[in-house]
Amino acid sequence: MDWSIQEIARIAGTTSRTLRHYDDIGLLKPSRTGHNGYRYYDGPALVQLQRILLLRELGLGLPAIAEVLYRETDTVKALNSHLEWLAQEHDRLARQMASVRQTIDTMQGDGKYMAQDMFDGFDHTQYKDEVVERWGKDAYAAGDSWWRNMSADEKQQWKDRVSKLGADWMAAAGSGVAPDSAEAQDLARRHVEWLRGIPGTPTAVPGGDVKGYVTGLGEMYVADPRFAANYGGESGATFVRDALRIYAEGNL
Amino acid sequence: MDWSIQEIARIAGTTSRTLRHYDDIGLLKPSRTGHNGYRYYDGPALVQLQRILLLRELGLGLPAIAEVLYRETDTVKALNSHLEWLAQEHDRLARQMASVRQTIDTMQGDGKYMAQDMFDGFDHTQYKDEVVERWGKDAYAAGDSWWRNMSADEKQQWKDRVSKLGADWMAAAGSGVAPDSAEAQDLARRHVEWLRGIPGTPTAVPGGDVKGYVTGLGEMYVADPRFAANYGGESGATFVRDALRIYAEGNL
DNA sequence: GTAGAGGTTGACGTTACGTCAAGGTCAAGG
DNA sequence: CCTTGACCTTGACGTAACGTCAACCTCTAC
Repeated sequence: MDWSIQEIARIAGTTSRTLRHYDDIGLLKPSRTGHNGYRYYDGPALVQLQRILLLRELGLGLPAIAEVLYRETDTVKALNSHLEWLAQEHDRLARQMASVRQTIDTMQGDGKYMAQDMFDGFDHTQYKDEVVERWGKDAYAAGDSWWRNMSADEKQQWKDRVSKLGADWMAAAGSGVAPDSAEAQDLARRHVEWLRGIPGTPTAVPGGDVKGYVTGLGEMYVADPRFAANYGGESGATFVRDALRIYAEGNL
Repeated sequence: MDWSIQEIARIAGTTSRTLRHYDDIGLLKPSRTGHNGYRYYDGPALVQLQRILLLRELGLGLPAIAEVLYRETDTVKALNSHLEWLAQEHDRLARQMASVRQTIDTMQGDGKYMAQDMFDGFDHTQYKDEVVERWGKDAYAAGDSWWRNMSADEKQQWKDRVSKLGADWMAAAGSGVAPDSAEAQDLARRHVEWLRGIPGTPTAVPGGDVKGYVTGLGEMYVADPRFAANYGGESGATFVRDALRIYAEGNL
């Protein structure tokens, strides 16, 4: 009154490999083993198997299933905690989808956001005079050479990063969180890290006055509408400036 | 003008192990390698890294990221197809959560569903006369012995499976799909597989008249209110009967 | 005897690294 | 010169749940 491994696999709608695996990890042992090593399963084993497969379809991991089957763990309790995990994953995916959509929108540049041509990823040829005046000749030379030596593709990528950062700033400013919130401070951290990628600026030079530089940049974003545009205008730039100042004072 | 592996990891908010991994798989090579094998990264490498990390945060896999960075794949296009995948996963989780909730409800027995005491997982002591009459003495003996030899826990599990199957049948019947739909036919398949777990019945005996047995069972579910109750009453049982008959004719 | 179906035990591949393990490199201090 | 300690290197295993060979054994049927 028992079945071979292939038979029971077919009956239960799974594969023999799965049954061997369950045997290996001790989740479901065959009810009988032939002298030749063949595995045979009887009725109760089939019941166990189908119970396993049912729980598996619900997304439980094999250790959790074993817990339910062979320890004193309540099935309903296990399913409830599993449900909680599923809900978290569900939320995480929703947030990630929102992020991806936001990024796509920003990269496509739907006109409403991003005055990309104005900011243009710190295009030093466009802002030469200001750059020299604000950060010195050496900084300009280093930054300019760096920018010129990038391939068109690298430049585009740089611009994309700038766009993404700007979009995230606007989203944060628009969501009503405070400049000293964890979210805004994390953006500030990203912002500073991004600045480190520009050679010649104090953030990229050992011993540079990063704090003063970052704080000053924030002021510039507010004062200069060409930069403010990248953060949703003056109100957005003000948010960025405040967040950056708080970050600089606390971390730089 | 470059950084050691630890420095750049700290700047970008990741770990040195990750950078070594990216080097291994060719996703991001260090801009320079010391005579001692030390890895060093410059500005453009940092830009690349941050771009990688940005895409990674959005959930893209490393191969997809490499595709975007080093092949002619459009970032927006990649993100769009990624978004599609995210949406599918999101839906899948939603369905799985519904399934889990359904199972929990059924197992807790909220009274509205499941006359579990009546069906009682083919309790052969309870239905002795009918079982003998309908399926013969041998079938009764085999089934009774099988049932008696189950531990209390195994019996409970068997009942749980019965409950789950019944709940799924009711859900299907209530959703308005046809008895010959893929969903209903899959339930029929599960139903027959479940029957195979009961020794002594034709489904479990080689050469048994499975087709006639399954079809007859379906009729019994409709005719006997004690069984019909498990499928949501007569209308539900009728759905089950029709689905089983179609399945039996096509597959048994 | 042999073909063919079905069984067995390894062992690698899958995602993106975390986590040792063993050992080389480098600057600072005794 | 030697040591200490921080930092670097290259393996290699582990993770979830099997799919997929590979090499070899077993049983039935013709």
